[in-house]
Amino acid sequence: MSIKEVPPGPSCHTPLVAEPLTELEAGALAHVFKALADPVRLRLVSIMASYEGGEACVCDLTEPFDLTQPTISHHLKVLREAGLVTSERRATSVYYRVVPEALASLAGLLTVPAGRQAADPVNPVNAAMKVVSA
Amino acid sequence: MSIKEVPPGPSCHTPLVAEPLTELEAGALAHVFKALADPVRLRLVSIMASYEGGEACVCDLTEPFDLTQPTISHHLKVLREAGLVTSERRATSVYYRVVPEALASLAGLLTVPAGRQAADPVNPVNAAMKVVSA
DNA sequence: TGGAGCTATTCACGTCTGTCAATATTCACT
DNA sequence: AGTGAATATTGACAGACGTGAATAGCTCCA
Repeated sequence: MSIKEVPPGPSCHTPLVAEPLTELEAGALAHVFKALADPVRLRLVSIMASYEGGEACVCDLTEPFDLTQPTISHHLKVLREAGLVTSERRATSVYYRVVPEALASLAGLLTVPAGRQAADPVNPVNAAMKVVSA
Repeated sequence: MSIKEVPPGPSCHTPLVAEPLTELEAGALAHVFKALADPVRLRLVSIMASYEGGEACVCDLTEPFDLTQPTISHHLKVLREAGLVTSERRATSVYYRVVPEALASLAGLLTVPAGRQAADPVNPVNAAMKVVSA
């Protein structure tokens, strides 16, 4: 689903919590969040981001998992089509790296406007864990 | 899946892109992202957040959709169990509101450490749209 | 207590998704 | 050209997910 035909939209500078999303916007955003909504893909992103140089080849990304190479390749494709990572072929290997702008966009979207902002979101991972256990 | 038994973890102050996630952390985070990975639920969050007082009752949340009330109730349950929204019964109506800390946690998680940060993530929604169309 | 309005739960069903096995594709090196 | 290594694609299948119909639960009011 390429969303190229989506109009500019009335939501300029409008985070998720400030104005209702249109159906088109919601669909596009859901597509991106869906790419992150999988344990394997989340780990793939974190692994390639924490690799030296911020990139890792498919063999590096396959090794940490008890999954077949085609399965990892499938997950990488999902991340790539969501615009969250890019790939570059170098010799026989293909190297993947995250797209910081994509993550920053999502982060900005989730950021609550001043006044409703919560205090001290110091530890994102553990905070999210608490969220889950609530 | 209650993740109460998840240990503190080695990931203190560690955003997604700085250190590989453990399987447990990835599973917990995926659970939260999965709650956001649906157009209807994204719109529900944005609608209740943009309502006056930052809260909306189920009837307000059902009206904008061509979906049945049980379906909306199901989506609200998913958001609630993910810790993204809270509900409060007041008379016969139940009012939902977003949990800013939860969104802030996810935003912090997606924020790339200084140095890799992209410039000018000004328009989160449109930027995310571009991401999708890439 | 009974009824009406609002919300949640259960059950059933079609679709989507994650996974693997098998195979195809791309590239480097003889 | 041909071979081997690395990655991508295809096809198939079980399980998860979104949805609606029917029903249950809760709260107020008469």
